Amino acid sequence: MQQLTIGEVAQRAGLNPSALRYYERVGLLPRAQRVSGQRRYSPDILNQLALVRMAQEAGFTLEEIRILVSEFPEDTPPAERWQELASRKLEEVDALIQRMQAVRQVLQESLRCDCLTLDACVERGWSLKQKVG
Amino acid sequence: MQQLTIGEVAQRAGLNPSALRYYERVGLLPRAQRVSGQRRYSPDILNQLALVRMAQEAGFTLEEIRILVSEFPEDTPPAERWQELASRKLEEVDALIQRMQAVRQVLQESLRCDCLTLDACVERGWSLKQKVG
DNA sequence: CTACGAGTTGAAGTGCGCTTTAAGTCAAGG
DNA sequence: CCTTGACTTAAAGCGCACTTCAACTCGTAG
Repeated sequence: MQQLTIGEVAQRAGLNPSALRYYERVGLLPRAQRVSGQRRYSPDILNQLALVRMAQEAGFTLEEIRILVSEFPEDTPPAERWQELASRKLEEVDALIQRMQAVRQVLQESLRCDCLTLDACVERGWSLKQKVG
Repeated sequence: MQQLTIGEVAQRAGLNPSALRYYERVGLLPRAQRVSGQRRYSPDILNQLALVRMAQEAGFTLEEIRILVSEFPEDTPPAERWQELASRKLEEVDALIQRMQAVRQVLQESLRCDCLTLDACVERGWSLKQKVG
């Protein structure tokens, strides 16, 4: 078999069929081919979905992912548009990683000293160094 | 001046007053002292809020933050409860950082080779290595 | 005394990412 | 035929993190 039904895709991707329909509705996935009204997917969809999930887990919204994976086609310049989007995203990801590492430090610090309150850690120099506004 | 009004706190923290009221409602912040009905905050609140924001930016829900910063007081053992919560969170943060770094790699790779589609990168070995279900 | 600005409350509204529901279609099997 | 099970749609619902709204209360300044 070459073409998968929505149920098969959903199961293999660990999603509900409703999520796949939703992705199609919002334009994250292109409109799937229909066979007597029912969606049929090529197995490639699983790669797409793995990527979507990974981006999602990294904090991208579906809209951002949509732009990243599908808003570049014959728009204007092909590679350039992609380059711009991807490198902008790269910066965002780096910033996020930095932020997470700061959090990691706070947590670790809160374990090392046995501060009972996070406030205590905060007061030991951990709050306003990270920007507040 | 020692005590801040909700508006002052909100402005300094870069939040809306409504967010502060909301935080109080859901128990993320303790009930603030009132002066003829109006909330008055000690400047310490700014540290609390900086911490909340940092945790939030790292992907914690308000409920998780609430537990982290306020559910340990005279519960049962003080330091122990904290230790458990914090070290569990530490693991989650580490996992998230890992995931983000994977995304970072995908993005970077997509810039290096000039693959026009993320699918191309995915097909070059980047999809199913990350778990799919 | 009145008007103003900043605060108060409870309740409803918003956007995201889905899920659930209701009502219907379709192909295959008994 | 008729049922079964997986699918279809549009529309409503849900949890989170707030925001907005309506109706109200304060303290202060003119």
